[in-house]
Amino acid sequence: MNISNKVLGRLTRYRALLTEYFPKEKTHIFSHELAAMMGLSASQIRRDLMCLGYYGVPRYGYEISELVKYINEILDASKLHHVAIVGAGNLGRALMTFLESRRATLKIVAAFDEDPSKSNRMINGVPCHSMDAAEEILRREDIRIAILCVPGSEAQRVTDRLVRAGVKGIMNFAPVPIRIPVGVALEEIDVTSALERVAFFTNNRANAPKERRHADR
Amino acid sequence: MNISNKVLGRLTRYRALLTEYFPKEKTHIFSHELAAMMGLSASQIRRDLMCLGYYGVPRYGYEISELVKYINEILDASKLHHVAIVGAGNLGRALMTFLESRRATLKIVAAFDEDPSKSNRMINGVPCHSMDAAEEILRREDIRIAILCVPGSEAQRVTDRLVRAGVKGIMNFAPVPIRIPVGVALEEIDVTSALERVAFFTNNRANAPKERRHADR
DNA sequence: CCAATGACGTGAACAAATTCACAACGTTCC
DNA sequence: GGAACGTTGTGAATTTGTTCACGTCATTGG
Repeated sequence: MNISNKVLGRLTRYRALLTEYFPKEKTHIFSHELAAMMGLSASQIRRDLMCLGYYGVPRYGYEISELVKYINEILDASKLHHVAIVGAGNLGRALMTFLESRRATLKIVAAFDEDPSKSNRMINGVPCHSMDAAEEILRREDIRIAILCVPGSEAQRVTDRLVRAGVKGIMNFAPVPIRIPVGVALEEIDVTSALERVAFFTNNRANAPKERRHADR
Repeated sequence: MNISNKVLGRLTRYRALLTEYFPKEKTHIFSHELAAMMGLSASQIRRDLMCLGYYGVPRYGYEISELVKYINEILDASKLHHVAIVGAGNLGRALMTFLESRRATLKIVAAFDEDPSKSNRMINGVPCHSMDAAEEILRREDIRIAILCVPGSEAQRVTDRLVRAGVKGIMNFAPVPIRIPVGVALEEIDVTSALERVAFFTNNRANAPKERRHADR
């Protein structure tokens, strides 16, 4: 079966919840319990888990350690990915520490910035280089994933450089959409847009929808 | 017509693109031009714009200033929203400057943190208070929107406090889902999950989909 | 003035995502 | 051992989102 982006996103969150924020003594979980924690419907949980090839048992639920194992397998969590942060402004630097040791398989190994005062030194434990060195270091360190935290006006230009240097996945925090060739994965995180959506539903006129939760029956 | 979240998100991005990253001398734009910039199909752009009640003219396209005016109207951009950042760690502090003056109608007026060394002083131009003062200040400053940047273990507890204090919209950066009562808007931004999705498609096995682009015919 | 153009608006088709509803089946209890 | 229970897995229905395809219309050029 083909796993959609949306399912993928939820699977990663199930895993995070189960491995990091779930009482260690519990060994099993029901779809409706996970649903309650995630704010989703139980049937959606079950649908998502169907993709894994792991099956729960009625009246017992899903064995947590097995579940995590199967999710890891789908996500191919054995591979270590080298990640670069491009743009060491406030946001870039914050992400260095935020992402530090969050996932063992995602390791931030370099940062780049055009500002000379930021390059050629460690920042938050990450070696920061000049943009000029980007191509060489991306290849040398085998970096395939980049987190883009440059100003909107630079975003497309920098993206093109990264792609030429062999980057295969980009998470874009710049407030403009970027274009990428097919074969490169893209995740756009537009914080301003998200905040505006929240503000919209906060207006009296609109009665906020969002993340419904449902009992199974 | 009811505007869906997805459409809403795209509208905010159209506006950002048109007002901030588009040559000032151009007064009109075609659906296919906007589509190319956004990485979407032209027909989707036209569908989205249908919601606005503003109509372009064939062969001329859409008048940019009008378009922006109508989007503003839908988003009710006249209202000023006070926003609080909860959790003044690296990420919270970065968002203070990142969101500074990005949208005139979204103003960060306060921050809160449990760490006493961070409270009762200005950080990045934002007055930062102790969490104990949250309820009082949220009401006094009429803050209805909060950006949650606390550790996952604190997220739900802090959320409950915010909601009790009258917050109507939350943008959650904590790496766990939070539950909110109906009537409160929620936007979850899970950076780790997004990065994992990118990593997934960067693996050789999967051939990355994402943001297709299409000509109209 | 009229035909050709090329973009718009939109009904209809299509696709994706979610929910419903229920059969199947371990488990528990009597 | 057998009936009752409660949860799973999944086909079908529904809802939501996207694309197609074409009629319409303002403009341009002959």
